[in-house]
Amino acid sequence: MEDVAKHAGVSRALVSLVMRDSPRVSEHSRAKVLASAAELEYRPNAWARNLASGQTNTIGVMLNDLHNPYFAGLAEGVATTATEHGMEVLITSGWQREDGENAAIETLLNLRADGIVIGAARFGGEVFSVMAQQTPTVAIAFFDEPDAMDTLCNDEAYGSELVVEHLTSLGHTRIAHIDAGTAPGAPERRRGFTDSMAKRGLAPIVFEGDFNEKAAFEASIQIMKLKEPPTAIFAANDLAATGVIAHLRDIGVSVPEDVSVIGYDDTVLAGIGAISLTTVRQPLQMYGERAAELLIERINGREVAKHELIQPSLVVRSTTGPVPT
Amino acid sequence: MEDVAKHAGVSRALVSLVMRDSPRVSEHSRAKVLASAAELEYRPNAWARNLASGQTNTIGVMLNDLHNPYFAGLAEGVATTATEHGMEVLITSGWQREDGENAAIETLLNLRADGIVIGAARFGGEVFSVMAQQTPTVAIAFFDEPDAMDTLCNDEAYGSELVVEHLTSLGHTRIAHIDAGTAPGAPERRRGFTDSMAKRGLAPIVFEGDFNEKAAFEASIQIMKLKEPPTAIFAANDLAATGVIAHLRDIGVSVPEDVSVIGYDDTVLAGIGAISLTTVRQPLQMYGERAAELLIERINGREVAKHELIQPSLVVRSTTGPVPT
DNA sequence: GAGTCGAAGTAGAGCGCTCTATACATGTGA
DNA sequence: TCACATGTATAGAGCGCTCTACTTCGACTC
Repeated sequence: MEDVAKHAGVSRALVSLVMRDSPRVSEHSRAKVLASAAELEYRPNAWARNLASGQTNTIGVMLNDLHNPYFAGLAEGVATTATEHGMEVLITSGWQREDGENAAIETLLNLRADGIVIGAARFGGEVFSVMAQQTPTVAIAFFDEPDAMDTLCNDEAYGSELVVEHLTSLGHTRIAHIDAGTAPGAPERRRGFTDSMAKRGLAPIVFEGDFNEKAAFEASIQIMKLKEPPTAIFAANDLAATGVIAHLRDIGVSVPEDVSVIGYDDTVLAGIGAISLTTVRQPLQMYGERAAELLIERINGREVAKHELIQPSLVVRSTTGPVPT
Repeated sequence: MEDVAKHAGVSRALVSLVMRDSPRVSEHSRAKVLASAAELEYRPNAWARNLASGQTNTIGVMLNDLHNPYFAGLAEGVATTATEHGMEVLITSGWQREDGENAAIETLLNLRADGIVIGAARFGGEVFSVMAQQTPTVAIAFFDEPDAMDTLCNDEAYGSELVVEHLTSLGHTRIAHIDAGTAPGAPERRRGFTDSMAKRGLAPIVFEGDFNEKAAFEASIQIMKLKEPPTAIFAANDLAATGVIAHLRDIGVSVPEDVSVIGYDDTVLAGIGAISLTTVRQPLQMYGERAAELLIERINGREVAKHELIQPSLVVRSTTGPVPT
């Protein structure tokens, strides 16, 4: 910076102002400084800048697992809004391990990011409360409602209602749900399902599974062994739905002629022509955008935590159809 | 830090040493300092630390598109090796847009990351050379061999050979390849295919496509309209393969009984039971690990660029079978 | 012509650390 | 007993910026 200042024949302070796009600089000096900076290949040092200014202009995003396409949309949403507000986004991942998740948060905390978005953390724990105290934080798909941080959740009751509504309108009455135990969102999704069924006087069938293919495959085996197997299966998520489909194909049951299958999340997977899964769409991008907005509100001084529910929508593709006669 | 020092009754310098795990501290003082730090919830400020030390202990990873599962393994590999060496990993994404990619690199550069990994950048351009001059850089799937940076590429010739070898051993002779134009790696993959075919005295059939479902679907339409359609289709990647499968299903051609289909990359997609795609596996995790190693070599002073080829392997699943009689 | 004002630029302290040089015990061998 | 290691701890100068307070100067008012 010193060099640029000398080269342009001005003070360091002026260079600083130019680099920050301050309006308090004459066009003439601005041009001079910019030219010198370009010539010397000067690039402001983010560390020094943040240290001096006490803020980092950065939103940290901690994703539990980069492999899960669920998270990509989320991060992209954060990036969109952050960019609009002139902030940068830095991503870390927990790689599905607890120590990884802690380390990732630790990194973000040491970085003194202005705000942190936590994408569906699997582990939570102590670090969380520490974090939220030190830095504005919004957690996604975190169904507790801690005072310390904002949360953004899928409206599971509504999502399940959409599923049941769709299936019953097709004439289905025997509907099974493969859940995901205690994974984030799963209990709420299950409750939504049983409630929606009960509301219509139908008996909910629930089997235990997980947010993956294998568990759903196993559950599907159990389900199809029932004396009166259901005519529709509502899987925990899209990946689980593919497990169900794989099993049904193996035993020669056709989808959707014999059994309808429905997923959740509308990940890339569901959209693939070779699968073409009916599913419930979570507007992930919007999650990310909203998370960034909440964060910015917080950075600007909001004190009290907000907890918002986001409404999913149904995407009908080719794995659901009318109940067989 | 000042506070911790006072609280523990030592100097700031000693606190600094303790926080950096220096061996030059007595057990007694270490314990005292650590206790004070914990009590005051002290957490070293990464910005100040990096500014003062002139290094960041951070590897930056720029991924062109977080949505592509291809990249997740890559980042994970980098993270694994980085962690072993006590370094942190920060990820940015270009979101498939050129300005996004530039901004992401800019961020990493301003951050003064000790090294940068570029995952299959779509755009390249000037920023690249600037970057490699300022910071150790390794580019993945970047088939130019610039002096300034290390590169790590898939051995496309070998991968294509694996495909042709597998298909011909099943008796196929009419094999079509749907390529991905000039996208990174695509020209090499295409050349590998035509070479391997030519070596066996077979005529390569090549149709233009892209690394996505839609383009492959279209190409598949053209291919199946041929007077003598091929008995096997080698798609540009897994996603493209699903496009082909979707089309074949639409026109009532069964896979692999009538036509064999083979993908590339072995992404999650390929492994899904409902698809179960034969494909060529790129050891993405290993790519990431190797990239981090190269970077660390560079950080430790290696001057001359290395360009390495990594060998893929064949994963046989259920979309390839013997040629129909 | 004195006073005021705003725009443009500058000086210099300070952000929270690290790192070099140095101080100070204590132990060791001649 | 002294010189010299050895192991610990400290002082204080930066690292490359930002930010507050201040200066300068020309334009404008009355």
